[in-house]
Amino acid sequence: MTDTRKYTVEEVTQQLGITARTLHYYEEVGLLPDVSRTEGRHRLYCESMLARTRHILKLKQVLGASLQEIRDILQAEEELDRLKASYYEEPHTEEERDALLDEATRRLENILGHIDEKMEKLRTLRDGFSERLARANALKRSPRA
Amino acid sequence: MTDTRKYTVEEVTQQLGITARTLHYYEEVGLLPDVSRTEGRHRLYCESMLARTRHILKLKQVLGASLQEIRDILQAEEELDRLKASYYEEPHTEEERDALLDEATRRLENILGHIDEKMEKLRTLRDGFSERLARANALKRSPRA
DNA sequence: CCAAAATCTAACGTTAACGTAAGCTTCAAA
DNA sequence: TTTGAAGCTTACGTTAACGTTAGATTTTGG
Repeated sequence: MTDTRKYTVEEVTQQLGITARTLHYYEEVGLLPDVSRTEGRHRLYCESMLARTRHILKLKQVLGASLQEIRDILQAEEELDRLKASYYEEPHTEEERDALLDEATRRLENILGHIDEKMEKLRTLRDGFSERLARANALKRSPRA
Repeated sequence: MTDTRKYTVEEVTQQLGITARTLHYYEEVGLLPDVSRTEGRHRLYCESMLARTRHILKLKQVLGASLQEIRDILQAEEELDRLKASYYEEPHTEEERDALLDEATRRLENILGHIDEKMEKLRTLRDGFSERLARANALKRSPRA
């Protein structure tokens, strides 16, 4: 059952390029709940925990999101996961399921909207620098007055 | 000559959605040097100062850059501007001009590289969320087991 | 000219996201 | 079994990027 490989703190910090303090802190603020432990209370990270941490780091670096915002995003994702897991298993009325699905997709669309906004702004920013570079190169290629 | 319109602190904060403290701080750390003043030492922002501040805010919000990094970027841009302004006016040897141009374009390319990296990461992040949304919508459209 | 509103400088406060140090415990290899 | 490396918890320290008074000065509308 639980034969998924486990990683020690040092292995995780090596693989992800972060410090132990960061891992502890993420756990402290609720970004990494339920990290398993050895008998002597040393942490052991499973694959999914590693993936979750990677996801957090990506959200942070790429979106520039705060840990609070990241928690919200992770919550939305989990809500969707739980919903999908229980979709055919637990008893729901049509209305309940529709409402849950709507809420989940609404959040996902919200996140996607933020990302798209950010990409658009990045594009215009890029264009500005690209234009400057083009003009600099034009100067290079017309070497005399 | 100097008939370009000037803006008071409050006008700037209104237009840009930032506080006076932020303006002062940016000046303090060298992001907004040479802000003109009235006789009584009250600040007056000209158009180019406004544009510069907008640029700073964009770099911050979109790139997620620190003020330190932003200062580096602005410096690179200014260097390029100065170079272009003096390109035909001041006396330079071929080597000097080439070296300056090379350095400036190198920095611009460096910035562009960072932006491209960021856009690529954003794209993959977006794809992930997009896929999740698609699966949620698929659930919606297949309402029964 | 005068009172209210806007600005100034200077200085201390705040928050997020960790860093760092201390003292103790656990793990692993010889 | 020992012992040095790795981990644990607790708690105080740090840095960036402003926020927030406070008290004096300036500007401006009436």
